[in-house]
Amino acid sequence: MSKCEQCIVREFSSLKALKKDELLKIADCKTSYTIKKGDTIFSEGEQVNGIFCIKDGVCKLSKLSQNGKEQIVKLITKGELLGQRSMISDEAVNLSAVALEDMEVCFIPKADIMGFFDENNQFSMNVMKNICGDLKESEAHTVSMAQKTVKERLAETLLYLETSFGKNEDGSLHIQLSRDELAGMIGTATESCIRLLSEFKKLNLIALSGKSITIIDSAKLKKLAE
Amino acid sequence: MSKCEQCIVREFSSLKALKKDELLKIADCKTSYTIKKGDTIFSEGEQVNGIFCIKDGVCKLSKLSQNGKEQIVKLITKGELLGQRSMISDEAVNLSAVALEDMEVCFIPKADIMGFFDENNQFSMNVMKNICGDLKESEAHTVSMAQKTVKERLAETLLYLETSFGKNEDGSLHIQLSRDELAGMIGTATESCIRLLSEFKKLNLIALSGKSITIIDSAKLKKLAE
DNA sequence: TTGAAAATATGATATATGTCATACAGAATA
DNA sequence: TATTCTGTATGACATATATCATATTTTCAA
Repeated sequence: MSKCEQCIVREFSSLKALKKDELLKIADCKTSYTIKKGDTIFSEGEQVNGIFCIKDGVCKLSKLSQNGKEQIVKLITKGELLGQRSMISDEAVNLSAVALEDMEVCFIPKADIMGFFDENNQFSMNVMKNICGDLKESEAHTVSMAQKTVKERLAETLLYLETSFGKNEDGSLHIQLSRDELAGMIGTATESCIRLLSEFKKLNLIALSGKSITIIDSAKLKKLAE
Repeated sequence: MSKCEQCIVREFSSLKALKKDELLKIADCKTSYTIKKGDTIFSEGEQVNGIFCIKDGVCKLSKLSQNGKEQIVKLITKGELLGQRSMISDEAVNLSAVALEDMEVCFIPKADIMGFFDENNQFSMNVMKNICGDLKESEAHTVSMAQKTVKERLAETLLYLETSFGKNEDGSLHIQLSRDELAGMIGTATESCIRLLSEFKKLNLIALSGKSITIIDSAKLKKLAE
């Protein structure tokens, strides 16, 4: 079993507030998983009873809307924690998590982490700040959905994907989303998403080659996103 | 100065976890305000440095979108706390708060409440659960904005207003929003909002009389909201 | 390698929604 | 009371977006 003490990604999450003895305790009770691209980590409505610490890879958090379409609410990547909200609220998860790439995650049972909220105020505060950050982001997201056009949201999302998940050596977005998933992020029909991508391509804002997307003119794209 | 100990609304918020001595401490440093309908409590970008405890009345929390339209993110009413997120994140507020009715609020300075996070774990946990609830709600809201039509959102919002803020004796919605504000809640143009209200009226789902709206057929409205 | 299935792309069209213009009603003010 | 102003209402029209149909390309398993 690997040691949490030596795990680098820990430094990027609320867990960085944990002391040596607390980390040893977690290391003892955690379970490490390898998750294949496309695999489901958990589904909307499930009881999860713990949190996942993402060691590597990216997953999508999505919600099925009543009309049957999948809305991607956010993407989570290494160094982040998954399932904090439902653990704290003591509820079933409200989102589904599916791997977009092969992932390495550790699962820490609720029982073994809840105690830290009482014992370690810095940890508690970190988690709280984290969730506050999520809330702020989510509210901004709502406004964007309500007030921006699909075109603006697509431009915004492409830029977000580049800044948050980086580029490959050839300059293309590192993260690979299907057109369907991209449409699910911006909240539109797949065809509309594809059409706008083609339009962006014609305007020389992006280049398309198979699944991969390359941002060519981020300045203009930024202007388009307003 | 009124005593927090005897304040009923306290029971409905995270503050209910505070002990007698803690309440006395708060009562000492709080400031009570009367806020007139239409008055601004704080504006997006301001540093607030404390939280407001809503004793009476309702206010809207909104965000100005880049195209200059006001998006109402949520409504807050008596028994709720205002400004928790920015206090915890130690940031400027990301939303503006404006009274929709005359209000009674108490302001508790940050300095006087932050200590409780360390000393009173139940309080800390309450706040955390609260924010988690807000987050869940906000995520659902995002999905609704992204996937539902304006008509569905209007139906949904009218039902929400009725269940959350009640009716007058004549059956009309107790909360009074202008068409402009209602449009700002559902994220559409004012004219579209007005048009759909007229349509709902023709379908005998609601009755309109001046500003006041009465829900006649909530079952059909619910179906319309899907 | 081949064929089937899935993903991507594009056209045609319907529909929802935004925008602009204008009319009207009610509230506020002189 | 008259007058102005703001909010509400509605029509005409432009535009964005969804939907359905159909190619085309890519992926993947047989």
